[in-house]
Amino acid sequence: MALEITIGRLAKAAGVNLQTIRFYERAKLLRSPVRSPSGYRLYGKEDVQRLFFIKRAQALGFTLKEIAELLNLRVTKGASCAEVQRKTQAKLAKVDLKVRDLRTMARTLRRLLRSCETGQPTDHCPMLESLAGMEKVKSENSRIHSKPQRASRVQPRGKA
Amino acid sequence: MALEITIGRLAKAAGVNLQTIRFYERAKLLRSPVRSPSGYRLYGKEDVQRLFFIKRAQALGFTLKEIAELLNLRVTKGASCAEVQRKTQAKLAKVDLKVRDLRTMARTLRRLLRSCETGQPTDHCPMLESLAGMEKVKSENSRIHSKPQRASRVQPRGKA
DNA sequence: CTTGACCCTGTACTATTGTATAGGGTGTAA
DNA sequence: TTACACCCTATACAATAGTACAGGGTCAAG
Repeated sequence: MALEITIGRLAKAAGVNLQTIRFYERAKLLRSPVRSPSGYRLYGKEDVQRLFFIKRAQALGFTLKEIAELLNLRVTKGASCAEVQRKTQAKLAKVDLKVRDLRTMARTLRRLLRSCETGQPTDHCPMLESLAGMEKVKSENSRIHSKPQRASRVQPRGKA
Repeated sequence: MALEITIGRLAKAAGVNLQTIRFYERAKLLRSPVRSPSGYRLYGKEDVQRLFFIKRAQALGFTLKEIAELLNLRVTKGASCAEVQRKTQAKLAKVDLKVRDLRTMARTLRRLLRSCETGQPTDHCPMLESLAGMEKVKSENSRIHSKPQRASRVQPRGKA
């Protein structure tokens, strides 16, 4: 029932390097698979799924460590439920933030496409406004604005 | 009008290491800033925006190279418009894909939260189904299913 | 005119995430 | 039984993305 494919097949199926699979095993991202009598690793289809998940999660900006955390989220009957809930909520918050940022980015790209069609030259960099102008940024900006003397004073001295 | 802050201030404003800024300059992610008479780098607020953009884009899984491409997307009156359009569309497709994947992930996390509330133990790993079960995966999976003989043959031999 | 906070260049070190290679065993088919 | 594709471990190498450190200037304050 386990379907039992060897490492080479798994690598090909998931489109990753064979060494990468062994690397993930050492990194605890993949479980240590059962072995054939001669010591060959034997994988099931859950391992294929895991590999695909890892690849896509990486493309979404998660580190291997975060991915391991995601994969370990589960309710093990009773006990740690509150803990799992807390972790899950934290992950969800990050995911939602990423979605918001990406949607902002997508909007900017679509606007750029339109200004391309209408032939309007974009003098400034379109992406800059995209993710840069948020509360956090603004507050930092105003902090800079508040004491520019330090920087300005650099010039008046005139040595060159 | 350029606001002119020094590298230390920029680093603090954007929450990055000072060395990172010089690294980004070498990597062409930040322009070479104007210099004070004594050779100090002087930045404007666009640089703060750029740094913020870089940080967020990184969190979304873009490499520095991709981020440079994103930042260079713009319509320079006339000429390369078709080129820009093509690149922009390609980026947009990637962004949209990421959004879809993240939404799937979010849905899975919310389902996990619910099963946490109802106290239903999740025996299997919930995230696995999340991004793993897509067309691409399915086709790969069926390819594995189609010739399992090779893998099965490993066992019958029985040496141990 | 010295002190302390800041800046410069250049080079070296680090962490993360893989890849490659050496040296050797396994398994089936000609 | 030899060839060939595949597997094993261990170790070394590499790319990306920083970080740190050495050795030395700049500048406002005391």
